[in-house]
Amino acid sequence: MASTSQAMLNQGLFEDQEAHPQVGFFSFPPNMTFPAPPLMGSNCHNQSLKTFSTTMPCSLASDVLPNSNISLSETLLSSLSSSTTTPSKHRDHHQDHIANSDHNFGGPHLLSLQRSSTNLWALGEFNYECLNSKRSCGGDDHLHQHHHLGVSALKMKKMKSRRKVREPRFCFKTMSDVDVLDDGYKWRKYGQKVVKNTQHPRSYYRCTQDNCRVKKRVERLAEDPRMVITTYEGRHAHSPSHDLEESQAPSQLNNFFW
DNA sequence: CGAGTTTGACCTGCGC
DNA sequence: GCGCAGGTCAAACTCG
Repeated sequence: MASTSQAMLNQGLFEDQEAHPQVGFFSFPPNMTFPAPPLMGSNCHNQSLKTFSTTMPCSLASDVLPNSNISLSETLLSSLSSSTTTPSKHRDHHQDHIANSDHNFGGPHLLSLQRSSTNLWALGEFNYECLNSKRSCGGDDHLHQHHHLGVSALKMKKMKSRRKVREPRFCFKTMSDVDVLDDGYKWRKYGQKVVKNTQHPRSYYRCTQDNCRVKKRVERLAEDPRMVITTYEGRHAHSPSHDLEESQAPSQLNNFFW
């Protein structure tokens, strides 16, 4: 069981590494186990994802959030290879999944790996139509294929022109009073936006390091304002600022957390 | 005075 | 084409 899921996970990572050889996903410790991928329901969005969940040791969580003051037992990690150009409704679904995944997968200490097909624009748009069509959400792969094959040339052209290579995303859902978790990097806020149907604004941060284009998005969960959703986009081209101050020694964490 | 934050304007993509 | 919503910009502001 676990080995099957592991194989599927590795395949997912491999695909993205092909698409973004310069990006490189973080790798999981070899002792981590991967239970069977959960069924994500039958809607289109979920069909377009390869979704996995796994038991998340607290020690690993503390590695991911080295400087965090939050309760790690309440931390749920989620990896997204999503895109800022993902249709908003599907982005909401992403968030919904993150928001509800602890219900779906049995509580905290879970790591959920997701791969959105939007990042597969670099590979091809085989799932794009699924992502953008509510009607194609039948949950049947054959139907998806059929639907895709029926896309007009005009539509395909439009899809191609929209194709972009986006940085992968890495998303945390954390129970915390503080909005901005101390992850070791230095961030500058560049925007804030009130998102529809939420009382809490979403904040946008950029890494202050020169030549580092990593961004992060911080928002509170509408359903549970105690939960903070932090979404990282991109990969740091440098060590955390704390490391630079305290030690020049590279840590294994840096590779894990970008 | 420099670094960081705030906030309204602007840009872009998507659905209708 | 238009309106909506998310994301970004940049000037003004605040703080140490």
